[in-house]
Amino acid sequence: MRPKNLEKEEAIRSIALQIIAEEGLENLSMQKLAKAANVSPRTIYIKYENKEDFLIKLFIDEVLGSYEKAVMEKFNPDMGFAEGVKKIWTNSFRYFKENRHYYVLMQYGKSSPLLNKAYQDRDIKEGDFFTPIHQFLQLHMKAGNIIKLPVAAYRAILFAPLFDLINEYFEHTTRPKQIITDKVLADSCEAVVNGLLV
Amino acid sequence: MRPKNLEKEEAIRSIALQIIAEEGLENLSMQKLAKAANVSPRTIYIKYENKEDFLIKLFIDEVLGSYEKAVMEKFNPDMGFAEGVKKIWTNSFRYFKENRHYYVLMQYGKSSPLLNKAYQDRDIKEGDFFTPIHQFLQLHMKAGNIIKLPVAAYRAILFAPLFDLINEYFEHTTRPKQIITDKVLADSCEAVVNGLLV
DNA sequence: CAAAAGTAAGTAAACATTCATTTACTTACT
DNA sequence: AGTAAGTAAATGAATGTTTACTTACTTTTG
Repeated sequence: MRPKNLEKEEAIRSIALQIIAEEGLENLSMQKLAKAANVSPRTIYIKYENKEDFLIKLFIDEVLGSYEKAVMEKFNPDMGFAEGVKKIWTNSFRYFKENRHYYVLMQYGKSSPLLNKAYQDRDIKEGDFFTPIHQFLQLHMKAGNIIKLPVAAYRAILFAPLFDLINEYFEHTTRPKQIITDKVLADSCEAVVNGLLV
Repeated sequence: MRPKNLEKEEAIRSIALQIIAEEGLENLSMQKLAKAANVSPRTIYIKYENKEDFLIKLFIDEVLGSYEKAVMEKFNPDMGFAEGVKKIWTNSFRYFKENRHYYVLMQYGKSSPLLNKAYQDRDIKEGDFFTPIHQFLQLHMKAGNIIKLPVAAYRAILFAPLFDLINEYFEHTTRPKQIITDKVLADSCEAVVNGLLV
């Protein structure tokens, strides 16, 4: 039996991310993708059921999955609060700096109903997607280290600014001066942490 | 001369927002829109040059423009820091609660390259889009009330969590219990403010 | 040679956009 | 007050193109 050519699978996924980042999800077509990945359209349909299936797998496995791995590196739920949050910030920043194309699809996950639904389904089926972070937050809440809020609010306060700053970082890569320096990032992280400490 | 039917123009825009919110920007087609708005496809092309022109105007005029108005209500740059930020939070929350469909296109503005570019162009051409907020932040920075950071970082820390919470609010409207209450919102707002105070 | 991987060349449906025409109203003249 | 000319608004049907997806065939391996 003829074995799968993994290079082709990889090409399909990475070129898709590139098109999405450059032209937007709304301009990604299967034919365009096949042509750009130097593959017949049918090849994509051997690997994925249909466009929806492809996009969901791209989003969940490729982007969310690899981000989760990267963000959890050297993180554990028993860390001190400031230290743990900082670790997540620096892991995330490094990850997206190295994988710029992933960032855009990640953002689409917050707007596109298709991807949003896929994310929620996955979250429900597998328990919380980022379980260690959830534990970490619960732990510090119960220990009385931080003010009492729903976990969703902790996530919003601690990590939403990070994504905004990463976006700002990318927008400045083409301009003469980068304003999102490591120091700005560290200071911002400290600020959101201080806001939650009791 | 036959007068313009403003209801039709309004229908086109509001139905477009509805389709985007329910099916995603990637599933909005001009023909589908025309049919749903009970209008001939040609009618849309009398009012807008092409699809791109339509989407950009929808995003800038309808969504960003009306949000800017709503968020600035009873806000002025001389307000105290905590008070000013709180005003923006409550204005924003009220606005999106009443205009749920606007929220999704707003989010697309952060992912779609087309809308993102339109936003930046507008921002550059007209000076900062939210000038009073910009002034407000500069003022408090110069007065030494808050830690020194680029304005982009203030915006990220102070307002990115708000959008996350609004999203969370919408996701809980269909569930038995709403976790994003006015109290959670107020406490979160206080937390992000406290993080920036010197 | 069995069998899955891969392909080139399709398909019908949906796409953005345009054409030729009709509609609805104002205005200027009776 | 009645009406016909003038005009922008609005349209339904059609344009050629692109879409997601398939069919019928070839290649590449164990």
